[in-house]
Amino acid sequence: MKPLSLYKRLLKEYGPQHWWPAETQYEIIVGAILTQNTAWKNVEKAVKNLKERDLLSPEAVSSARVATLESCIRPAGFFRQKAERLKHVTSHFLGYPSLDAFFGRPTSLVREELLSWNGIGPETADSILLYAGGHAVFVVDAYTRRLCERLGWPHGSYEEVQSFFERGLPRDAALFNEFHALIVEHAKRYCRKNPLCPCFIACARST
DNA sequence: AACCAGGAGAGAG
DNA sequence: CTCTCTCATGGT
Repeated sequence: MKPLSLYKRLLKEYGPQHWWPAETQYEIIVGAILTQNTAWKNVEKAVKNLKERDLLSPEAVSSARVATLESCIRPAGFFRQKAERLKHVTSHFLGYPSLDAFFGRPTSLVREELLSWNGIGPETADSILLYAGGHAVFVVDAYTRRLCERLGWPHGSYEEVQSFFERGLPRDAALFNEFHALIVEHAKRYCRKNPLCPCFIACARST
């Protein structure tokens, strides 16, 4: 069983996921921070609150009071940290002429810069790179690790898992986009309550 | 009523 | 470097 085979199996099982569920680049960035260790359902409520107050642009978030941001994103949990992180990250983005200018540089350079910002770790950086910036990086999350363990694949450090997938797949942002979304969809349906999902069994058997 | 959710950072050893 | 703790709300 190899990464590409798993991808094909998941795509056939669930179909295209159309990620990231957001209307703008900046909304993706906001969502990536809000979803840290938080159920997406709660993020949707927070984003809805921000949208109702017209707080989904860098300028609006930058000029909004922290207390206002906090009250909007409370449903997403860790609201004090996340309000601070939104402010901090947004201020960095505002140092560039545009988001396209920010992302329009070599992947490794943009990634290192994102990682240097407080509140952005490996997964959030890669989510932003892939889903907001269109860079071909493979996003590793808790679901990905759990799947790797069950398949007997490398499941150590973030970089180890990431390079395993990136070495076993064509360097294609659209594929990485779909693959990560499929892993999340798969995990939501089966991997917590229902560990013996049909897809996993099929994947494990077909080696 | 514990446990988990599309993590990250700070501190200890 | 690798643990461990904290941050916090909402659903099962």
